[in-house]
Amino acid sequence: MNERKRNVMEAAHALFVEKGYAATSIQDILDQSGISKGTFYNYFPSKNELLMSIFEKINLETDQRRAHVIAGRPVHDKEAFIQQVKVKMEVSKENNLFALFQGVFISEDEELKKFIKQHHISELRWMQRRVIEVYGMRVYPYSIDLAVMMHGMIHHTVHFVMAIEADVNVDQVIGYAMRRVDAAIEEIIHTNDALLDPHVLEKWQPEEERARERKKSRVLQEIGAMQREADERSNELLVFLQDEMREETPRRLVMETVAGTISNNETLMLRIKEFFS
Amino acid sequence: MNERKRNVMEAAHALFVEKGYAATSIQDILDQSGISKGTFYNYFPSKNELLMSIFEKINLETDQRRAHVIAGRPVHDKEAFIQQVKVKMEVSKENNLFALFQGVFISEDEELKKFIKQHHISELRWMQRRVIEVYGMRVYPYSIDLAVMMHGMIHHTVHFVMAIEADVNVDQVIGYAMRRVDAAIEEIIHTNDALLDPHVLEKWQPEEERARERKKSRVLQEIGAMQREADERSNELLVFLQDEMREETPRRLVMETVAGTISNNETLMLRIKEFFS
DNA sequence: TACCTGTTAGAACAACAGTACAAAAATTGA
DNA sequence: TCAATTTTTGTACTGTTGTTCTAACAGGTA
Repeated sequence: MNERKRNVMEAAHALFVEKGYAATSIQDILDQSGISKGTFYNYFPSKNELLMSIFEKINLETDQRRAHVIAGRPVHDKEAFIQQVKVKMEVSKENNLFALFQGVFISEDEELKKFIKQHHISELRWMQRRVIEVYGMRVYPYSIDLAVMMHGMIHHTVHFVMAIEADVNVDQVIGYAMRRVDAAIEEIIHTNDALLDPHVLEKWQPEEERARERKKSRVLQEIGAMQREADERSNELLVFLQDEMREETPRRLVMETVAGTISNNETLMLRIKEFFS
Repeated sequence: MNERKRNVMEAAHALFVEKGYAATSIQDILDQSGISKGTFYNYFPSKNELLMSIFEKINLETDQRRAHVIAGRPVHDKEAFIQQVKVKMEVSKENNLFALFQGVFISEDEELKKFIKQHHISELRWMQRRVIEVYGMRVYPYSIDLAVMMHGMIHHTVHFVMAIEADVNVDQVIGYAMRRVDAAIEEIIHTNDALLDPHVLEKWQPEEERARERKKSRVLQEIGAMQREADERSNELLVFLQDEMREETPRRLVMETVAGTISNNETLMLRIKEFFS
C-alpha cells in the first residue's frame, strides 16, 4: 500500500477515535493529512469505505496479536484463550471501537452494516471454535450457546464498566465470565440444555472461507490419524505441521518438505496440496 | 398533548421503525404527517429531541406493561419476572429498538448519548432490584453482577438470533438465560464470587429518583413489618397497599384512606405522607 | 375595525458528502 | 533528457441534510 494512503488512513483513524466517525468531516481528514479532495476520492470510494479499510486493518492486527499469543502453546491452554479474548477487548478500547462500531449502524449504509455483521459472525465463529478446543468435543453440542453467552457477558460487562467508570479491569471481567462458563458447562452438559444448533453459523460464512476451513480440518484430521501410529521422530514432525497449520499463513514449501520426509505420507501430501490449491 | 403533535410523533415513529433514524429525513416526516417545517420546529427543538420524545413514550409503555404483568402477584414470582423481561424484548422488537438505539451513538449528540446511557442504567437498576426481589436478599452482594450478566446474555442472544434469523423465540432465550442464572447463583454464593459493588449504580441515578426510591422502599418496609403481626383483614389491606405502591402512579387518597383503617398505623401513615411529599 | 399573539408555510442558509474537470506536478520509460 | 503517462491539486459544482428566518395567517380581544 501507498505510503501516502497509509498516512491518510492513520490520520483518519486518529480523528475517528478522538472525535467519532460522524463528527469527523472529510475536510478534517484532508486538513489533517494534507491531501486534496481529489486524492482522497482517488484512494477511497467513500468515507464508509475508508472506515471499512480501517476496520480491516484493526481486525488484521487483532488476528496477528492473537496468533502470537497462542504460538507454541497447545490449543486447549485456557490461559492462552483468556489472553486472546483480552486482546480483542484491548484493541476495542484502544481504538474506541465500542463507539465506532455502534456508530456504523445509524449510517444506514447497507454495505457497512453487512460488513459489521460479517465481522461479528466471524468473531463468534472464532469463539465457538476456541471453546471447543479449550473444553473438548463434549461441549460441541452447546458450543454456539457458550460462545454467544460468553461474548455477550464480556462485551456487555466491559461496556457497562466503562460507562459507569467502575474500578474494574478487563482481566477481572474476563476471569469472572470464565468462571461462570466453567460452571455452566457442567450444568449444561448434565441437563443437556442446548439453545442453538452449533451449525447455525455455517451458512453465514462466506463460501470461500468455509471451503478453506473444510480443507484445513481435513489436513489436521489426517495429521491426527497419523499421530496414532507414528514413531517418535514422525510425531515431532507431525506436531510441527499441526502448529504451522494453525498459523495465520502456513508456509507451503516448509510444510510439503517436512511432510515429504514422513513415511506413508501420500494422503497427507494430497490434503496439503488441496489446502494450498 | 396536541392532537396534531401526537400525529407527527406517530408518523415519525413509524418511519423510524421502517427505515431507521438516519435514513428518515425531516422532509419525509413532513410529507407523511402533512405539516410544514415551521410547525415541526415549533413542536420539537430538533430531530434528536423528537427521537427522545418517542423513546420516552416507548419506555412509558414498557413500564406500564410491566406493571400490568406484576399486578396482583408477589414480587418473588419468577414467572412474572420472566414475562416482564419479555415485555422489554417485545417492545424492542416491535419498535426496532435494536437498530434505533444503536443508531443514536453515531449522532455524536451529547444530549442523546446521555439520554440513552441513563436509560440503560435505569434498566439495569430495575433488573438488579427485581433479581433481589425474586432470589431474595442473599443474592444482594452479587445483584449487579447478576443483572448485568442476565441483561447481556439476553440482549446479545436475542440480537444474535435475529441477525442470523435462527428459529428460536424470545421465550426460549429468556428461559435459557434464567436457567443459567439459577445455576450460577448457587455457585456464586458458594464461592462468594463478586465482581461489582452493588451500590455502583446509585451515583448514576438522578438524585430526585434516588430519594423517591428511598421513600418508596421505606413504605414497603413498613408494610412488610406490619404484615408479620397483622390479622387477616389487615393483611389483605396491606397487600393492596403493597400493590398500589408498585403502580406507576400510586393514588395518594386511596392509600391514605385504606391505611387509616388499619390499627397501629402511625408509622405507616407517616411513611406514606413522606412518600407523597 | 384595529391590534395582538401564537401558528404556519416555505424560502433561505450552512454544513456536509461526493463529482467534475482542468491545470500542475510527479513519475516513468525510452 | 524529454515526452508520455499517471497522480495530485484546487476549485467550482450538485444535491441533500438539519436548522433558522421571515412574512403571512388565523383567532381572539378591545
